[in-house]
Amino acid sequence: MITAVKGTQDLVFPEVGRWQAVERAAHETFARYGFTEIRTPVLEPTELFVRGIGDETDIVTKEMYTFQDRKGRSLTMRPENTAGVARAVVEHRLYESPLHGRLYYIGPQFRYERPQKGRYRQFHQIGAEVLGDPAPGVDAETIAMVMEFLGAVGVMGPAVQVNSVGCPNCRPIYVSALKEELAGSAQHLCGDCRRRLETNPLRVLDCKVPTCQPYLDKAPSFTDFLCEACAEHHDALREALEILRVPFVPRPRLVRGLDYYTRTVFEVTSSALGAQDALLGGGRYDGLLEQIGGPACAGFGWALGMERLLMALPQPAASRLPWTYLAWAGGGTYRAALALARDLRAAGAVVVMEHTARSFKSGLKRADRMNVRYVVLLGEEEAGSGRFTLKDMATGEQWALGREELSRHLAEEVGA
RNA sequence: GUGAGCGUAGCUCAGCUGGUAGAGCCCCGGACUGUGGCUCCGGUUGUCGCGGGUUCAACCCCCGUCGCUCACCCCA
Repeated sequence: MITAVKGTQDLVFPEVGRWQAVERAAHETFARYGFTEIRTPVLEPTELFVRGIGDETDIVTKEMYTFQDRKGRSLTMRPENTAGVARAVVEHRLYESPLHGRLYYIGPQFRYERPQKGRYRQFHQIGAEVLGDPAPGVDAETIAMVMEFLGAVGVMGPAVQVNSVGCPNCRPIYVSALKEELAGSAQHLCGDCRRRLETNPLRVLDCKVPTCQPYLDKAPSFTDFLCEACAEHHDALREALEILRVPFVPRPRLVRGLDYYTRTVFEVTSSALGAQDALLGGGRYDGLLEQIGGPACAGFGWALGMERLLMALPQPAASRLPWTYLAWAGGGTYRAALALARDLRAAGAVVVMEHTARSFKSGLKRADRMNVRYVVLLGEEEAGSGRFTLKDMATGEQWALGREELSRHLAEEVGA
């Protein structure tokens, strides 16, 4: 048997309906903030991610789906969407257009990792990017937007954590102070931390090993090392978040795995998730466009994991679909059924019917299994009288209704 | 890439210290010739993940392999 590729999955109804509802909420919420959708290719030149995300990051060194096309060009299936958006913005000079400064995307992303709960090789992200404005109010407003979205879809227990990772001016000063402080207690740290101390000192702060915590608590706080401009930015962000009524907690230890972040970084976790509890993450990336060959251009964005978002949503109550199953049986009733289905759909009802003869008993059984709320029976009696039998599968009640009443009733149910 | 757990009917699983497979659900039909669910009756479904080894005999023990799941790393 041919099966889906490891870490990928098929989505069918009714699960796919939950995805559609979340996507609808995204389109509606972001539109109210003046964001427009952008759709970029899944396939990008490998170079884009190497230069954008950073050639030493885990994503680039071991998690990319990279291959050569028939002409020998190295292509990569996007592991995230910010670099692709940045590429499109540079390529089409969108940074010159006030209309295209606020973009959002919805789509699949690919990372070659061992799948586990909340992590897949093909996963889906919803993300937003603001280009061309370095002001801290942008950070706050964009965070507020995504929190509004999370509220609209009903995420359980979201918590915003913010931090600043400084800029190319002040970060090196902090990093050396951090290394100096931790060097003394290196022998007490876990193996991973000792390794990270050399390769990526900031990530030591993110260690979850309990025995490391006392030493990490003694580490200096980045907030104390920010340069004047970065400190001002951070203060202004916090003030704006308060005005926008976005609850947040400062988390001086918060760092992120991509190289392009400057100043603001933030994460939203949900208590409803498992070990992979980061629901969304993002931050400011004022140097990214230049990194990939564009002009100096400020940027801020976030991305959220669709699969994780859905796990953090309450399970919908099981209820019957507001659909109608049209059952027909008896001489000449098929033609009448075709015409009735046409009229009911024209009125707005959702109607399914069989095109092969089937007894009422069998039809009712299928309607029940299909989980529809209503069944319309069209037998020889109904064909003669013009009054159709409507049955409510939830209660078992039945009525004899004319075409008009039937249409009105069933169409109303669809919206209800 | 590393570690652990699990692979038996379409699904969820049972199967004792080895003696060549079972339940529930689902599906189909009937009781109920124009009415689903509830009840009762009858029926269909398996290379026990795959390959090898031990044994008179392997779903069970051993080795390998593939797959799934969870966790680590890291991240959405």
